[in-house]
Formats: sequence, C-alpha cells, structure tokens
Amino acid sequence: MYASLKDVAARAGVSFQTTSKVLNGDHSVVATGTLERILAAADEVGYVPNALARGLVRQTSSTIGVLVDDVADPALSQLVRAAERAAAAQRHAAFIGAAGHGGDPTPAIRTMQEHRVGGVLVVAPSLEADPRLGAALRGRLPAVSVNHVHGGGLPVVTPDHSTTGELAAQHLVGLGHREIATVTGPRARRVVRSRHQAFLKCLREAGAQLPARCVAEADWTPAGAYAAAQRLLDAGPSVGAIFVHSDVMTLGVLRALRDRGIRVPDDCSVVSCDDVYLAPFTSPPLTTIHVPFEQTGERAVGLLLQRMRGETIPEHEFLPTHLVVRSSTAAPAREPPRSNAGRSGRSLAAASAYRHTSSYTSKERQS
Amino acid sequence: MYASLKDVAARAGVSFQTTSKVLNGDHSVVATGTLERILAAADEVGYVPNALARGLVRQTSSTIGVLVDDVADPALSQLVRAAERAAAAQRHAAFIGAAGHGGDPTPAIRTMQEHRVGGVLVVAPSLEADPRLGAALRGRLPAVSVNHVHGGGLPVVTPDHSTTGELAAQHLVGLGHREIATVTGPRARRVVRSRHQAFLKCLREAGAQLPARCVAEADWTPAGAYAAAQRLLDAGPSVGAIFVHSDVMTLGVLRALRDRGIRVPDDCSVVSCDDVYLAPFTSPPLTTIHVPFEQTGERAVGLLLQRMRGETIPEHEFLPTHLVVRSSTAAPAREPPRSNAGRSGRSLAAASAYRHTSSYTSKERQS
DNA sequence: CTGAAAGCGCTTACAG
DNA sequence: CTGAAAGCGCTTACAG
Repeated sequence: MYASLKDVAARAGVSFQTTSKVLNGDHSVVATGTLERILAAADEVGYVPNALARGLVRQTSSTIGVLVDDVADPALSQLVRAAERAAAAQRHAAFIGAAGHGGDPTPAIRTMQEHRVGGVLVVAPSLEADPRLGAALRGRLPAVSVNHVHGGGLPVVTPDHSTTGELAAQHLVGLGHREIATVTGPRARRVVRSRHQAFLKCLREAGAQLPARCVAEADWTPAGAYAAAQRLLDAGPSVGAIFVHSDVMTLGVLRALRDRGIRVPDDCSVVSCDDVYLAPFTSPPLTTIHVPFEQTGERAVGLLLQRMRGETIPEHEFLPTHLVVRSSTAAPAREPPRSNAGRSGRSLAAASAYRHTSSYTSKERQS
Repeated sequence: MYASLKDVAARAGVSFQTTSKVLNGDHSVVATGTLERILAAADEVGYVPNALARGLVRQTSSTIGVLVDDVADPALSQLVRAAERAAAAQRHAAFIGAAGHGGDPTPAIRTMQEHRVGGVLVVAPSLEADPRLGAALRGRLPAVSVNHVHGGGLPVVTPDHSTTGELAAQHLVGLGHREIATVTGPRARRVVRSRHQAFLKCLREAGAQLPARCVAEADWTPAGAYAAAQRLLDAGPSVGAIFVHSDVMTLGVLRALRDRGIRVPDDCSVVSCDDVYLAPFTSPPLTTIHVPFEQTGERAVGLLLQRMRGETIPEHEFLPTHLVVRSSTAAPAREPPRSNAGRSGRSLAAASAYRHTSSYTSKERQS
C-alpha cells in the first residue's frame, strides 16, 4: 500500500540508500540534478517514511506513552491535551493508555513497551500508592510523572499543592472568616494531604481553628462532595466558609448549600481549586485557586523529552498556583459588629492583593 | 535494552525461529521440555516482543489513530475514553493526535501514517467542512468518523441528532410551552442544523412558532452562550422556555438568566443536550437530552476494527438519544388561566412518558 | 557524489 | 519437532 524507499529510488534512478540520505535532509551528499529527481519521485509516489522500520534500525523511537487515569476528567484532560501538543511540537507521537481507575497499570505499560515508546508520561494520581506502577517503569523506561509514584525514583513535576492550601486559607482569613470548613479529596492522596496541611497551618497561624467535624472527605465526584457537604452542615450549623478540593466537587457542595437555602457568598463563602472551564459559570461564579494543568502537561513532556535525549533533569519541579477571585467568597455577614470595621478593611486589602481574573477557556465541542 | 528473541533462544538452547513460534502461542509445535525451557527463558530475560518489528514483517499494525478536535471537551473526552478502552480490549494501542482546532489535520494524519496505524477514528466535528480531512484519509487509510466528513465516503456513526431536537421540542410542547427560544451551536455545523430543523418541525406541528428573534447562535462556549442568551432576552421579553444545544453552553445561559433575575424553571424552562457529568449539578439540575458519547466511541472503534479486518461495515449508523428529566423544566406559570387545566393535564402525561434518570458519572480526578 | 553491505527484531514459508 | 533462509523498510558505516 505504501511506497517504499526502493520505489522512490527506482523512479529516480538511484540506489535506495542514497534516496534515504536525501530524504533525511542530507542534501550535501548529492548532485543537484539527483536531489531534484529524488524529491520529485518521492512526491509522485506519495512516499511516507515508515517510522516502524526507522525505529527498528535506529533503536530509538519517536513516540511517548501517556498513561492516564481518566481522560474524561476535566483537569486531567486539559493536562493531556497540552502534553500531546508539546510532544507533537517536538515531532513525537503519543500513545494514550488508560491506567484503569485504580486498576492494574501493568497491561497498559506493557503495551507501550511492546511499541517501544521512548518514554512515558504518568498522569495517574489514583495510582500514586500502587507499587506496580513504579515497578513497571523504574529502570526500564524513561518516565516523568505529574503525581507522586510509589517508591519514588521518578522525576515529578506538579502544581504546588501546599501553596494551593495556603492561598485558600489566606483568602478566607483575609476576608475575616473564622468558622471555616473543608471538603477534601480522598485523604489517602498526597495532593489532598498537602493541600489540607497547608490550609490547616495557615488557619492556625491566623488564629482560626478547624475542628474535626468541619472536615469532610469526598471522592472527587460532585455526588460525593454533595454528601460530604451534607455531613458538614449536619454536624455544625455555623459554617461561614468552605474550602473545597476541586471545582467539580464544588458543584456538589453548591447544590447542597442551595438545597438548604444557604446563600453563597452571603451566608457562606466557597473557595475551591483547579479553575477549570466551568468555574466562571457556576452559580455564583467560583473563587478558586488556579492550578496550571496545561503548563504541567507541557513542562512534564518537555522534561521527558530531555530525559529521553540523555540529559539530566530535576527530580522535582513545582509549578505555581494563584488565586482567582470571582463571586463565591465575601466577608462574613453576621459576625459580632465589633470586628466588622477591621474585617472589611482587611477584606479590601486581601482582595486587591490577589490576581483577579475572569478568563475562561473557550473551546470547541462536538456533535 | 530489551531482550530479543535471540537472547531468549540462546538461553533456552533453541533457534530463535522456534522461539518465535512458541511465544506466539503455537505450542503444538514443540516437545514439552522445549516449551517449558522457552517460556522460562523468556520470563527470565524479561522478554517483551517488539511490535515495530512484528508490524514490519506482518505488514499490519495493531495501532489505531484517534484524531480529535479537543480532548479537553467534556463530551469528546468521554467519547475518546470509551474509544481507547474498546481498542485496548481488542489489543490495539491508540495514538492520539490533535486535529488542531479548525487548523490543518494533515500533519496529524501524516504522523499517524508514518507510524503505520491500521486505521483512524475521526472525532473532529470542527473539521466536517474541511476538504483536507477526507482527502488525507479517503482511499489511504481505513477510517470511521463520529462526524460527517466533507466529501463523504467515510463510514459515520453518530448519535441521532434529529431525535435530539424532537425530544426537546416534544418535552417543551408537552409541558405547555409556546413562547420558546433556542441557543444553538454554530449553524455551519450539521449537528446544529439537524437538531434545529427537527426542533423547528416538531414545534410547528404542535402549533408553536419560533420567530427569528428567538434563535441565537453561539460557539459552544459558556461565554458565547451567555452572550447569545442576552441577545435573546433583549429581543423579546417573553421567553418561556429555551432549548440549548449543549450542557456546557447551558452554563452560560443559566448565568444570563440568573443575572436578570429570571428563575428557572419558574419563569423560564431550560432543556439542553449531552447530559455530561455536570448536568445533575447545575442550578437547577438540568433536564437534558442524553447523548450516548461512550457508546458512540465504543461502537465507532468496533466498526473501525472490523473494517481493518476487511469486513464490510455500514455507511451510517445512528445511536439513539433520550430525554432525562431533572429540574430545569416545568409547565409555564403565567399563562392565561383558560388553558391552565388542559396544560397541567398534558404536562403530567408528558413527564411520565419519558425516562427519568438522575444518574451522574462518577469519576476519579487528579492531583 | 554514489552504491553495496550489514543488520535492527521479527514472521513465514520451506526443508529436514 | 526443529532449524535455516528470506525478507519487511529502513539507516549507518564503509568503499569506491
């Protein structure tokens, strides 16, 4: 079906080896007439080089594998999109392989190995505690991960999760909130612990507290977060602000609040993280910590490609997050009046200290 | 780095050709002792077959390419996820290539060709009018598309878009609405025209009308839909119901309604399409036409794989959609009283005639 | 400036 | 039951 180098060579009247050199850009090697004949012949037969054969002889591959938990996750899909672009920009094709939701990543990695990918990008936070992931990769394949991998030894580039927790706490405290609660992701996750601990620490430093009944764990889904918010609201009636570990979960939290007639931000402020496309369009628009998923994907692939070229790359790299203020947070309304003046003063200062953005990602969609 | 067949053969004390046969499952061909020795040797050296070499000699490939507009689109990413799974289930690895947002799909297809994919799945509605897409594929590579491709000649499997329009119209009319408006996707798109025309036809049959000022076009983004809804509301004050061409756009429409103090569904009903993960968690939860993105992806890959095996497959296949009733639609409230009794009777009948679901997709997410 | 040789890791007839 | 040959489409020294 495809024309081979030999077909091109025959048509140009030269050997296929010479054809190979010319088509690989080594123009210095031939006389002008030959060059043109070869180029024309390649064009005429519609020559498309065979990357399989090339990979075989060069013992190197121009492909990477992207091992991903869930491409349909709004945050991960952004990351994967950026990763694919970065790979394509450096002329690398990307295999996509589903890690399989807490399932066994081994088959997907095995498939990638069979296809002799030059390296793999790991986008599988659900597998951070799975020893099979590191075991399958370590020492076998160049790899870069955007999440921690059990056993270590893999370069990691991630958004700075502790800053995320800090920014959320500072924002809430700065607005004057003291009755604070949080809906976290699964606490088995490092991201969750990083965010939560930094959040906690900041709160303590500001003299606010976070009793156990004000912490509810959820499973990253809106439904799970809905249930978690219910628990929170049942446990203690006076919640002035909630920090939620993802925009998608915030959908569930907002619904729980709405169901009880609690107004956001008048009765309760909500700050979350991620800043995915829906954040500017929830009701009300979300104040959230922007997590640079695109940059993470782009940078991770950049490092992976360096690594594949034999360069040394950093073991760990953090990408900064920042607060985006929209309309889901405000100073608390029904506090004792004595602190009102001071609080609103602080609140203004706090608001202007942060970057204010209301951009949203515009995107095509399907049928 | 990788052990080869020869390494395994040397260790087992047989020829590498015999090793090849055995490792490919042709156990009948050797004596029991040999079989065991080979299997053990392969295991010891950690043999991983080279798919590149195999593909080269077999002149066939166990890969497909997935050409996609935007992996980060909530609907397309669901489809892609299902497609990848279906491919993996049949032992095919998937390359992912971005068509590049209305840009040139040729480079991505070229890369896939270089890697000798066995076929390509097209998930690129934004390119349905681009002649380059069909030109690059037709007659060169087995392909199946989930959207129309300019010039035709490519098997297409899509959700049934005209039914989508019908279901929306029937639901609204059944509830008693007559003052209806719509926010459509870009009218250059076939999906949009199919949905819109069917919607229009159904409305007419029911004696409702849709004047031009009640039709606003948007670009699939929440922001675009927000602006479109503004135009609608500015043009004619009495809008009792809106049909929106996607859940994501509905985010913008709901915000526009909210901004004007129009309550949903009390003052205005909203029905949309897609039924992506956020639909049960908007404010209010969305009544929407469920579009089977997962099945579409799965089925499309199934057909592609058949096609790659040389089987004949249908030119066009439609997958059914269905209405999911949640809380964004209701019978109109402030109609003249004369028609109230009849309407509420109809409204009940209409509601019970449809499938009622409140499921949401639960999913893992990242870091 | 051009060509012939060797070989990447496999599979597939074909012999023995 | 096992092995030797040929060849998939390339690239990379090495000769001329």
